[in-house]
Amino acid sequence: MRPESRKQEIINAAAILFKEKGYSAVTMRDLAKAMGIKAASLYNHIQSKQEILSTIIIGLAEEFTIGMNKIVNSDENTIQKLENIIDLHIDVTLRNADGLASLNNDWMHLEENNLQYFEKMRQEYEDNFRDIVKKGLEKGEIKPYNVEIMVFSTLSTLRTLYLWYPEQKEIDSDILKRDMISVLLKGVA
Amino acid sequence: MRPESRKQEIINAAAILFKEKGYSAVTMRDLAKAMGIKAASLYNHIQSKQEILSTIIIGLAEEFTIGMNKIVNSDENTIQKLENIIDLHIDVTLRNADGLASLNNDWMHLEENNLQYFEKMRQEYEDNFRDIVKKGLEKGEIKPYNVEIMVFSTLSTLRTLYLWYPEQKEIDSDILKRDMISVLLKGVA
DNA sequence: AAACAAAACTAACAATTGTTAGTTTGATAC
DNA sequence: GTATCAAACTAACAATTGTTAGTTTTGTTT
Repeated sequence: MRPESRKQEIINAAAILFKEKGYSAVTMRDLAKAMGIKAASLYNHIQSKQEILSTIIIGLAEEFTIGMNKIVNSDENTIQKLENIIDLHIDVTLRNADGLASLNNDWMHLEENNLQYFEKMRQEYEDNFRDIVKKGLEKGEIKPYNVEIMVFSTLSTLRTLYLWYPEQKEIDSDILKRDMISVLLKGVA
Repeated sequence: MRPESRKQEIINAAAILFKEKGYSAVTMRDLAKAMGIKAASLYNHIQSKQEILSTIIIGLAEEFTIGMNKIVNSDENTIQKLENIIDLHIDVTLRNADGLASLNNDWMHLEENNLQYFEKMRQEYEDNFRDIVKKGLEKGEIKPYNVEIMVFSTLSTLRTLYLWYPEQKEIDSDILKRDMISVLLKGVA
């Protein structure tokens, strides 16, 4: 076992509860009950409720930031880049669907420093996405629809994957990727 | 002024706050401050915090239910039906973007009866949507991608319109509809 | 079996929560 | 000017919140 093992168990349990009811509606006593211990015992492992939230969200946001930077700086064409973004979202969703609920719905409850850090990463992510689409449009690799609408509709689908995928267990991950790419990109390319 | 005018002002203010922080994180004192009065004074107009939430959500859910029923029972072809669904979402979003935040993120905080009622309406809405896509597929009016993925990606875009549209004031509502239809449907049709 | 650390516990706190009861204000109708 | 009524107020409540301090239990290493 790693030294952080118990802490990670708490964070995982918290992510599930946050997904079901949202950060504010989950009490430390709720979390403790889910762990089978008393609320005060949680504090042997974590510093605060806030620390749990920021651990969940910032880690995921950094994953997206790193993934997006690799894609932007690659020399592939626009369609391939968009496919890689879809890939990135599916991969992260498969690995941590619960945590993505917090990232999507509870980021505003981060405290000052982490809130700013998060908003900066999200802004840069969206800017990178937009740039890819814009350049694709200039090169004629993409149909001339409104850029904002293309970015928005694609991103909103990818962002809500976490809600949907865990229920679709029969769909293979590779089939998901293929059809998702078709549905999201063939209307655009 | 209508007799419910003051109550409606409170509900509108609440919808804005719920959108920003979520139902659980908004206190009655927050809401009172936004209205420029004391928390206790709110209860001259409303019965409970819960009543505010259910008024916002159930009203919108019923709007969607009525709209969808009209579309399903019409004799238009599949693509036209899907266009009408996009229309419906854009119309409701333009009229009540704030309330849609609660419908999307805070429905689980409805109390027992309204929660069941809401979940039933949402289930039927999704079933109707799926049926339209399935029949379109059988008639060959739609490309043969995975039905669930098509339904999911379209619906998740439409459901998050509320997040995005209020910031895009320069885009005309008719242009939005046209491009949204293009992006969402041309990849599918 | 003695020592140690990890992880649980009990008890309590100060602050905040939704809500109530009863009272005062201010405008409109007579 | 007095009665009326909606809509504000003050004061308080019981419950719940995140968190702390100090103590006991548990399991492993010597």
